[in-house]
Amino acid sequence: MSPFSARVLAVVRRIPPGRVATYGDVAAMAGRPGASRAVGNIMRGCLHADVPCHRVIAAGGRLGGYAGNVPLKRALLAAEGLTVVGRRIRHWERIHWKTRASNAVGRANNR
DNA sequence: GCATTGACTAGGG
DNA sequence: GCCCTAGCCAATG
Repeated sequence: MSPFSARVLAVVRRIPPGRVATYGDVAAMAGRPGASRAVGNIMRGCLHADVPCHRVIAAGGRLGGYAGNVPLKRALLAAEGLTVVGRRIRHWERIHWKTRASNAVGRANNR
């Protein structure tokens, strides 16, 4: 497990229920801005139960993918109280979990 | 170490 | 709105 991967997983784990973060954001929080692709790659093989990978979505509030089970991801998000319309999250700007990279790792900051 | 792949992103047609 | 292209990064062979 690379430091970056662990970092990403840690960040995703800090995403509070009912909130979502984009791959780019997670990458930035993990200390590697622009590594959105890498983040997705890591998620692909890390369907950990401890990590709410379903809260990680694509930019613009799009669902992105979920190991080929996008419907499942949609259901999980809906279960979190979010509303999904097509491939987009409703009130995306509201539930977008934003936090500082320095703050994200080492301190859970909910809103 | 190089080449390929992929849950990405932004821009253009 | 969708499809394609270029840039990006980490993991894998």
